[in-house]
Amino acid sequence: MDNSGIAGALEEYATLLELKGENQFRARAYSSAARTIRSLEEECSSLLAEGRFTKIRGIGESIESKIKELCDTGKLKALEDLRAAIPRGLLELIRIQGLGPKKAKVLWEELKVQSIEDLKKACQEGKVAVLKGFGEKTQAHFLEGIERLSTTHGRVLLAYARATADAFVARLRKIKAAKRVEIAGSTRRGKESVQDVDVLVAADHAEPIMEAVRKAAPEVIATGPTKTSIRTEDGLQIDVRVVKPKEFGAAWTYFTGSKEFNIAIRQLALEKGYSLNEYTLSPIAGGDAIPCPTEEDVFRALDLRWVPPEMRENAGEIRLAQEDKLPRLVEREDLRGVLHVHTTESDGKDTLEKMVQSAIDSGFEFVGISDHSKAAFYAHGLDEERIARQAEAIERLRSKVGKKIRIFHGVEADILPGGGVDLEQKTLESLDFVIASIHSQFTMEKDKMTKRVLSALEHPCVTVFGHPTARQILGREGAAFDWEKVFESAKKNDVAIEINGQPARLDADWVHVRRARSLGLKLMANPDAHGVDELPDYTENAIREARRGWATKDDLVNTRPAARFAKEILGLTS
DNA sequence: GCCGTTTTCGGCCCGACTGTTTTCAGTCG
Repeated sequence: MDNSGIAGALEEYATLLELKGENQFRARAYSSAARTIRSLEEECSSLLAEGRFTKIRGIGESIESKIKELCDTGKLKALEDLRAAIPRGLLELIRIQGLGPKKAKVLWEELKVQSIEDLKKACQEGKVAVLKGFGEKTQAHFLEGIERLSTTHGRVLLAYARATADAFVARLRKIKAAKRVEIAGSTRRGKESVQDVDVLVAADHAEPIMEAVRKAAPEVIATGPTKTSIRTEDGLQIDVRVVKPKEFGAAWTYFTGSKEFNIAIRQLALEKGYSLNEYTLSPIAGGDAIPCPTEEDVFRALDLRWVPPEMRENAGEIRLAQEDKLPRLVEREDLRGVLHVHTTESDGKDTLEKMVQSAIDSGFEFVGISDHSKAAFYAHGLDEERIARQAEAIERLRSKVGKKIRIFHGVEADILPGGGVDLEQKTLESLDFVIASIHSQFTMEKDKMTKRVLSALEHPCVTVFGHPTARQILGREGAAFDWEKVFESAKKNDVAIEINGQPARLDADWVHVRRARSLGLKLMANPDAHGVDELPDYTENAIREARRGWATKDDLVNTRPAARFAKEILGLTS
């Protein structure tokens, strides 16, 4: 069983323990172990084999043996016992906002509620409101929560949340009383999908801010003196908090999270004799609190370098911050060009000329055109003949744009189900680069899929492994293959791993970016843009995911100047 | 269940808000 499967099992185990009413700290231990596993760069099986698990914080004897059982057998007896004792539907139930494990347990015991359907019926019949500890409002909120869950599944893609959040923040900044307005939470950390947006405001008086937020919102979920939660017209929840300007740094750190990061730095603060909360850093021994108007103030007081939000997962970054060894994460400005760009020749919305102009406008020194290949018939993929014609068009455009940008001609070739790529060798050789991607038969069995990918990576013409898993965030699972073998082959065959910037792809994801960079593989951030409107934004998305994977400028090959990129990465002589 | 150079037992981050309560439990982040 792979890491994500193991993490999933431990997470479920933790939730079931909570639903059972077990010691919450015991449940938390499993949940935190699950998170640790999820962010591991290496597979559990190899850590187990080498006896390196004991060194990992938060995983002791008991959890290690459960991980071992999962690795060896793919099952967990303790989990199966719990599953048998607790209805599966209760796990669904606690996805409803305002309904946690305690209430779920009561609903189950008192009303025999075992599913969202059961709860809906019980609410409609008024049976929930009369329960001890429940009431009319709770019942109504449950019904609303059920409705929302069925429409949005509770999460949205980061890119979508960011767009809404940016617009909201821009409006708040116009309020005079607001000294500073910033996005916090998982949106700031760049998590791939988010549940809600956190916005933090620095102001001496909170009321005018709260009033303005309430007034402009189509729906107010909760509101108090310093915190208001609203829902926008498109269903996204935004939590707004107001703090004093001198508290802003502590608050921004706190509300950016992650939860695990917060717990860790609070612990660190305690060790240094401070108590850290969302407002201040105060000496435990008494005395005046340290004012923290900026995040740097907080980190400095804890003898830490400032940690970029994308890294705040308590996955080793705190130690690096203590030792002043944080990587300098890649920035958008470091990119000299991108490769993965489509045009109207296949399924793009804009012409070759427009896409190239967009790349020029983005300040790039080079751009690679890569339309789909013929196997992608749904996308009007190009066959050998059309690629030859496209080559002529690109040649004409080259002489037109001159030195403004260097245009590379490539293709996004399908990795066929049986392995290999779907164009003739001669055509592939004529191109400047080849991105090989999976676009069909995503659910192939792991061994077969590994073979399929390896055969593509071994193809002498392949330059980049495009959106490796072909996952769709909040949609479909990605292809399952043996990452270690794929990385090994990519290294041997000098193939770059793409970090694809489409909002629902972000593929390879940050976990595998971290692993790839620690193995010294070549990485490439690409927009996979199908229109001029997508090129800048999707490039940013790819960079953000790269940063979440701790990638530096040197880790991404498309930070090299055009001439060096052409020579070193594409193997072009002129 | 995990952790510990003050601890092998007794802690485990902590505050805002809601809805239900007669002072607080549950949920959330």
